[in-house]
Amino acid sequence: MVELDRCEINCIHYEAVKAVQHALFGEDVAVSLAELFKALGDPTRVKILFSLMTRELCVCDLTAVIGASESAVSHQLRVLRSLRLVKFRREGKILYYSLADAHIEKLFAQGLEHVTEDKSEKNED
Amino acid sequence: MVELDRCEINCIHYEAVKAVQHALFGEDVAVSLAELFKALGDPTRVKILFSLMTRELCVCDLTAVIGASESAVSHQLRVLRSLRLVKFRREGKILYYSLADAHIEKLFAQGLEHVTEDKSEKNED
DNA sequence: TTTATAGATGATCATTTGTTCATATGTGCT
DNA sequence: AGCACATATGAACAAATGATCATCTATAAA
Repeated sequence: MVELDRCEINCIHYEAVKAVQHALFGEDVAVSLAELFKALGDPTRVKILFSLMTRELCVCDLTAVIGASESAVSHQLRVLRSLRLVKFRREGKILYYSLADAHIEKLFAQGLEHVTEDKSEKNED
Repeated sequence: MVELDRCEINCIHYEAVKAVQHALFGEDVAVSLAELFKALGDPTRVKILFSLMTRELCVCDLTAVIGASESAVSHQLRVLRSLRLVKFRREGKILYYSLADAHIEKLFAQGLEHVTEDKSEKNED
């Protein structure tokens, strides 16, 4: 909750602000959500996750599929791992990565809907 | 499509790679998706969007609700606008912002599910 | 126990990002 | 026209990010 009185600006609709503040989740939740989405906010990681939607893959496979260096993939896998977006199992020297849960697929589906639905260009101005 | 032969590494499961590459969407889609998620990947923007889920708000209101500077909010609104995540209407001097479509709410719902479902700490190591 | 391979990790560096400060628009009022 | 207010925008800068390179660890085979 932010102190209302600290705002110097005059145009505020106090009731609205108070109502929304009441509904607003805490700072920690906002940060967690942002972290999750940020993890999905990179082309390399998007490709990794989408690849894993088809089937589990080892790091080498991922490297070949998305056309990035092994190190880059490995670094990005760490990010995804730390947010529990992917998991892995070991088989000899090879690590097989897969999606950690079903949420990612749903998030992607929603995201794709938004992206593909927009026919017009971005209104950058 | 990435050239398979260019990969020097030996551990590849060729059939898997080929299958996944076939299913994988294009570079442009991956980038668009990543852009969308990146836009959601910041606490300030998360708060703005969540606030707007309750009702339309002017910039001043948003400033008060999320406790950021007017300039910061304005800058972030531009990002959200450029990705068509929010829209606005003018009423005199005041601009009322609102969510551009229903996708965002669904994305947030999914994201919150993932975030709140995880009881354990992040396995950072 | 040496060697090779799959993968992880740390340092480095250029790029991107988000905030702040100062200034510019646009609208209504007088 | 002149002023005030709501908001936008550009410059500047510190902080975060992502790729690369070099190095390290773990496992398997010889």
